[in-house]
Amino acid sequence: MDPRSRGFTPAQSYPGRPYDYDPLPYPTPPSVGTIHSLPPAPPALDSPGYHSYLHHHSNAPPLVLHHGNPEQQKIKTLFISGLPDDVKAREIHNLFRHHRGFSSCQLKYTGRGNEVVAFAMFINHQSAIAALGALNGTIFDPETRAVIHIELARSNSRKRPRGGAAYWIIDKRTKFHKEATEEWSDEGDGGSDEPSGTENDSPSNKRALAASRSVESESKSKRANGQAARHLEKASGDIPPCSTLFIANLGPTCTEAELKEVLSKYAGFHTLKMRGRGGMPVAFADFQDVESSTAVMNALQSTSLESSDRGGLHIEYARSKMRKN
DNA sequence: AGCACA
Repeated sequence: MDPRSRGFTPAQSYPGRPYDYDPLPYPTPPSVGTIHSLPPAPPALDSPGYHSYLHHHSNAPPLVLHHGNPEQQKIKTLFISGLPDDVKAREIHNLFRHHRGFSSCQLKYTGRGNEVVAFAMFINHQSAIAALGALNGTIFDPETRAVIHIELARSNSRKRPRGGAAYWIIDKRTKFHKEATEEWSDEGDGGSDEPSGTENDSPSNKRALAASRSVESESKSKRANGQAARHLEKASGDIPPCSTLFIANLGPTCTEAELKEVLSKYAGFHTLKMRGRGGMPVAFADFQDVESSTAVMNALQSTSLESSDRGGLHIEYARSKMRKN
C-alpha cells in the first residue's frame, strides 16, 4: 500500500511525535495573566476542520509582508530549518499537504554534521507566503521542543520529480558519515543532485523513497534506546530552564510597551526589562516559574512584532534569573 | 549570535 495514500491520524503515524498545532496546553495556573481555559483538542490532520484550526491557533503573527523586493515575489519555494535530524521527508509532506497551493517538497541532508533542511514548493508566491505565515515557528517535536523556522527560499526549486512523487530526498552526506550515523540505504547515483533542479530524478527518487521507508523502524528503536534524552538536553541550546527569558532579534524600534503588551497576555508574566545593545535591543522577561516561561517561549518563538525587521523573536532561557529589585 | 539587573 502506498503510504502517501492511506488515511491516518497523528496518533497513528507519529507515536512520540504528534504534530503540534498550538504551542503549549497552557499548563500554568491562572494568576496574573488572562489565559484561563484549555483549548479544545486539535482536529484530526485529515479532517475538514484542521485547516481552519491551524489558522486560528497558529502562533504565527498576523502576516506582515515587508516585501518591497519584487524578486522575492517570484519565489514559490519555502526553506525550512530547525528540523530534528531524524525527520522524514514524509513528515515534511504531511506538514504542508493541506495548505493551499502546495505541490511537493524535498528533504536535504546538507552534509554539514547532521543538519537537515527541507524545501516546500508551491504553485505561486501567495500560497507559499500563506503557508509560511501559518507554520513558521511550529513546534515540530514537543518532546524536544524543536521549533522549525521557515523562510522564503533564495531561489525556486526548478522542478518536481517525474512520476509526480510528492516528496523526495537529497543526500549530500558522505558515505562515511552515512554509515556513521545510520544504515541509510545507498543512494550514490554519482550525479549532481542539487536541491533545485535535478535532471536525474526518477531512479534516485524511487530509491530515496524506499530508503525513507526502510529507515523508519530503525529510528523508532533508536528513539526508544534513549536518544530522545540527548535531544532534550540541547533543545534550547544547552541553557537550563529558567523562569527568566532572554529575548533577542527585536527590531531597533521595538519598545518596552510593545513587548509588554504581548507578554502580559500570558499567565505567570511578572517583569520586563529591556537593554539596548548597540542599536539591537534585547529583553529579559521574568515569570513566576519555569512552566510559564517555557510556555511563553514556545508560544512566541519566531513570532514577529510590528517592529520586527529581521524575522521573528528569538527566545531562550536567560542564563541567570532576574533579580527582584 | 546577541545575556543585565544586583
